[in-house]
Amino acid sequence: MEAGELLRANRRAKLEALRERGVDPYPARFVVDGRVSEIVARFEGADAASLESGAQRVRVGGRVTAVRGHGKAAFIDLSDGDGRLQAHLRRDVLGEETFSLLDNLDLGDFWGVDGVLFRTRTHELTVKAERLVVLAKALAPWPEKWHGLTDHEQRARQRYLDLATNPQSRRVFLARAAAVREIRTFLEARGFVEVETPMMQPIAGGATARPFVTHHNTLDLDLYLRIAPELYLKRLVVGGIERVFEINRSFRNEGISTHHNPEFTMLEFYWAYADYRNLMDLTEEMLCQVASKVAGTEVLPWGEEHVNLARPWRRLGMREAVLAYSDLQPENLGERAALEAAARRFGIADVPRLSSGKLLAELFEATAESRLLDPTFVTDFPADISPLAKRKPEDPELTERFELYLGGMELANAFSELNDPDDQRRRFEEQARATGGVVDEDYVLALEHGMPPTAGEGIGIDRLVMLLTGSRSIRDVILFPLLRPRDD
RNA sequence: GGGUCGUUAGCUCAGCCGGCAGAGCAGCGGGCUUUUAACCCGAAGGUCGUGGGUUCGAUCCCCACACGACCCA
Repeated sequence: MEAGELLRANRRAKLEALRERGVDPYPARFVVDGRVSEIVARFEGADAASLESGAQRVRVGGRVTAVRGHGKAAFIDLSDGDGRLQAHLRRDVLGEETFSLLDNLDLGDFWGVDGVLFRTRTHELTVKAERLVVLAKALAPWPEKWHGLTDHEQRARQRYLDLATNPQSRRVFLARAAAVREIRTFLEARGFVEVETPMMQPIAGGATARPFVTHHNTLDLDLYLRIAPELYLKRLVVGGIERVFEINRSFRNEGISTHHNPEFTMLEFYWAYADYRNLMDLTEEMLCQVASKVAGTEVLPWGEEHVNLARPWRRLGMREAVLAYSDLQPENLGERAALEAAARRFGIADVPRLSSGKLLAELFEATAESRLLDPTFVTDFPADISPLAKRKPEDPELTERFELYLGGMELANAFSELNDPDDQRRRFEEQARATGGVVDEDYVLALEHGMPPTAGEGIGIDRLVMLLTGSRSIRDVILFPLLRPRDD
């Protein structure tokens, strides 16, 4: 028998030993007086003398994370993930029979005790167990107690082990929950209504990305997992929900990297009677509030450096950003031929096929994106890569759009929404010619019924959580990131 | 897409110039009634990611593949 199997066999033998003694290793219930951390908090201030006189009884259960045997006595640590409480097991208190249950205890099991609280000579709050009960036997061996799991892959594949043994991982996912909660609080305080819109869509619109395809059998209909909720949320604005948001998953059938997971969580919100400038102000306010509440600071550690959210955030045209972060000159960004030459210099693929706006955007990504550490609103996006954004009145080749960059990554994308149905149809048609999509007539029809002037924004929640927790990979902030299946 | 690095016991990690595979934790046996990374004694535990190649001999060198981490575009 190999080592791993032997460890399992040992545990299974203990399980059988319990059953032979008439002990159910998976009892249906064990009523507790509270979670371990609640009990620890409740008696935090109680000193040894008051516990001595009070005879305070508690019933508590938890995962056994350490056992320290002393012959006719032992200490076991019970953990609830947030905290631990030790129990003192004494043979003379429990009796020979109950005390011998310890022989069948393994790290990772859930056990419960019932007893009286006291403080040891090192003043640690401890339960003197008068009952000892197995609550759930663990049959698989647990990782080592000092380091937990370190291998990134295994941490993601067996997230439960990561969460249970690495406090930092637990902090990341609790911070994630807190961030989402803060965003909801912030938006609801401003009258935004949370909705859910289709994840399966007959036309995958609202962004440019390859979609996942699925099929509805009864309707015999191909459907796409949404790449963005945008076009449905704007239909709701047409319907009179003038402040609306959704926090949920979108799906893009593209590469996986430290900044990309095929399914990811996005906040999208739409705000009638606002424009993209209002969105910049709101975004500053929202993200600063979330950072203060969740991370406790607006200066966030980011690798060797920091991302400083101090307001006001920089606002920079896309063109200006390229000029600022490369040796390119204004004339290199002018005529088509010059632009193509510049793009080739930076190793951009398929140069002749790309529109001039796309070339500029590619140059931006190649030169400036990774260097934008502190928050920067990049504005003045070309109209030909912004088919859903309103044109700038003073320059119809540009749009009222920005993307927010920080920590060298894109965090948000926002614009004054295009609400002219005729212009929208033309832009869809241009896009269809260029990239082979279809015109979403149903959406244009909605616009034909009239959408008020509206601003809308999408914020990548996973990347926001990366920033708030100092995580350099999106896989560290997604509980179960997509991984290649392992065949073993 | 290109490059660099990693994969050794259940877990965390060593392993020098190619010559019998090492430790801590966990597990197993024994001891110990206030310990807390408990401690003390003892005996175990390995397809060195997978497949090829070079060599008298490969965890180690070469090639390919798988999975992962990081960097670049």
